[in-house]
Amino acid sequence: MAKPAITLKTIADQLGYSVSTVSRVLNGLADKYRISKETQEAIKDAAQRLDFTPNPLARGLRMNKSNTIGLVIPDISNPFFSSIARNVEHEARKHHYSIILCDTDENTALEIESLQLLQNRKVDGLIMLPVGQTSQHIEKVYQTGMPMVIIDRYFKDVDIPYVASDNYKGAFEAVSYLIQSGHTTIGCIQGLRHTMPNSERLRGYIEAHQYYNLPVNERLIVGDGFGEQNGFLETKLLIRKEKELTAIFALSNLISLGSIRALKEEGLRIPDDISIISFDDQPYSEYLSTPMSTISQQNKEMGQIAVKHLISQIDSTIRPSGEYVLLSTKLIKRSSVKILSASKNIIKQINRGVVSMQ
Amino acid sequence: MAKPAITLKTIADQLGYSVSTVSRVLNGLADKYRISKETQEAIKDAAQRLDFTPNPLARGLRMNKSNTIGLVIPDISNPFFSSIARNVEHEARKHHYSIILCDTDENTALEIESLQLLQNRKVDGLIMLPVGQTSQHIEKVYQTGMPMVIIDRYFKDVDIPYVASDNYKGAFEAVSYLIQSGHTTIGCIQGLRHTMPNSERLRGYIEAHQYYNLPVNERLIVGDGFGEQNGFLETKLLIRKEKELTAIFALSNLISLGSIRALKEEGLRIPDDISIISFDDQPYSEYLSTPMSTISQQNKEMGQIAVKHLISQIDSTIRPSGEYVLLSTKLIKRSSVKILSASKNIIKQINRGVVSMQ
DNA sequence: TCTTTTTGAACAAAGGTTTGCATAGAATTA
DNA sequence: TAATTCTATGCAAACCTTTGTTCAAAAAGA
Repeated sequence: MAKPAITLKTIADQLGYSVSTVSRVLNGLADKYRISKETQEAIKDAAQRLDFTPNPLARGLRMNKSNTIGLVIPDISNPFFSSIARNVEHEARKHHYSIILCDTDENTALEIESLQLLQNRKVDGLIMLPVGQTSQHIEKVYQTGMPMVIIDRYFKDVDIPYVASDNYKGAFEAVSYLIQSGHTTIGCIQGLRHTMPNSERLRGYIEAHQYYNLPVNERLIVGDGFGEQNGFLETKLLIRKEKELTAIFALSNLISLGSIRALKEEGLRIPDDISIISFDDQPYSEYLSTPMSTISQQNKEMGQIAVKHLISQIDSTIRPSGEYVLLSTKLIKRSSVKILSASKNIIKQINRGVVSMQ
Repeated sequence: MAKPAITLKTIADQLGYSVSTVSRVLNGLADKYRISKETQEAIKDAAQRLDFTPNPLARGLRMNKSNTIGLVIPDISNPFFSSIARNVEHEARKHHYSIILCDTDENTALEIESLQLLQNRKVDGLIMLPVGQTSQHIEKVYQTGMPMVIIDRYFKDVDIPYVASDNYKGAFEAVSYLIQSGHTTIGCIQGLRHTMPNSERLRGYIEAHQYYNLPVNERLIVGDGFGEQNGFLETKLLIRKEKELTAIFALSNLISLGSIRALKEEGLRIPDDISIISFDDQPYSEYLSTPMSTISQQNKEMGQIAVKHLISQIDSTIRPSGEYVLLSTKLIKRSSVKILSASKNIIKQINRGVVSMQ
């Protein structure tokens, strides 16, 4: 059933040349080794005819290169991640790399295991979407010389190239929009604390308040996880405890889904009773019970840029330093934010220059 | 920077044994080759101390096995597929296989390319979620002896093991529910025609009509694609042309999203003006403008079963025949289907046995 | 003491590539 | 004609494992 594989030797024997000559022709080194035109033709023909493809295992063994990229992702079933994965795969394929997929289930232990696995498998590089709370295990791998780029949850003070959204600006814009719409008591439901995207979004939240001379109420900043459950729980608690609350800033798409569920259970309407704005735009965002205003990220570009950067890293001998790209976000206004009448005052104040522009 | 890799030779040299002895000990063949206890201990210790892991490329080359499974998927950013992918990855990892991911972009040409690629890469087996319109290229690969299992879009008269939902029953149940709710003019927006899931769902649609002695109106069966755009367009056309229409059966999650958009644009409310029920339950289904009634599939199980089956295929020498599993679906009733008053008649008729039970 | 068996391990080939070096014959130069 | 330079290719090692076979030394048997 299993036919004998077509190898260089098959061609060499059939044509009466040596394996090395065949290899050279097929690798475009014919001229360098001045192999005659006729020989070249004959070999190329035979290769085509026999449908020869080099054995990647043998080649990898010899060249110490597998043409393979490890993609480590916290949860491929989260649409934010899967759309990145999709573009990573397409871009990698363009450059003749294949993707080995590891889903870490938002679990650092599994992430460590995956890193180990991929190193053993001799991938040429790693695209990491880390869980994000600790980075030592990742740094350790990077320091062995493994080319790497991090997407989304990068780390402070860790000099590994990354590409992410400008989470600070995105959050600043979202919260500014809320404030300009007249909201002054805005709940912030965080994702995983001590991850950079979260910290930066939080900073955006805080600085937007300061920019508009609004006090920051610590009690409004809650939660610790990007998942739906966290959004649900924290929303329930918030609306019970904070009677003044008029708006929620959800730091991920899943969190906002949880919020919606909680608000519905409590019989609160969006945006009439509570306004909501969320990070991450999703295909379904506009179809939700109330079409959701969101901060959309360029995840297609993230994947592409990451792959391009990784490959240039693989092909180069010098280690990059301080290389990163921050992609801009976009505020998508739909109907989940209510314009409160009070907003007019604030807008007026801005126009009059009462609220300082820093 | 790149440290010399730890190989069998490293250990052999350090201990003064030969490479073959080291290999045997580390592969548990020590007793078979009666290698002394002390030698075994020494070698195992050294391996541990040096953190040795066998080079998978060399091993793969020698053994003709890569411990790698190719996963071919039409669109990883579609949540239906990505949740399957996730479970495939987890299950494969349990069995020490890694996943090489290929996203075919719902494009048969890319699917052919992917198959080629994965064969070249010497994967040990293939889990296919085919585009589904043609199968020759897949059969050809299967006939080379490549272990394979198909998920979701399997083929009629093609003897490759598959796991899928019982699409017929699911559709039958969905449409029955609509009919029992009093709907008699039900649009059916199809996915990709001539794919099995589509044909089976369509059959369910038709037979449910027959079961309730309702005529099947060909004009109500429209569309050709699992995407959002198809749902949008066909819904627009349907509501213009079919004034009697009271319900839509959408054959995929994306189609239903498109339908929602179209209905909204036309100012029609769900379910007051038009009821809708959709194949594929999604995490966001219950958060939609009108929480959607759906037919949910067991996609977690699909992934697991597929991997288990594939691995048993890899480990066995005999070719499977006629092996497949059909997973049951579940009707999830939310609020996108309106109970029409007329329904009482039908239900009464059923109770009275006027509508035959086949 | 000499032969046979057992023990414990080494040798070498194979799997398919790539690549530095060597070489036989032809062409050129002196 | 002898020495030199090209031309067109082959040889063999290396990458790291696995595995069938061989073999020396020790132990056992006669």
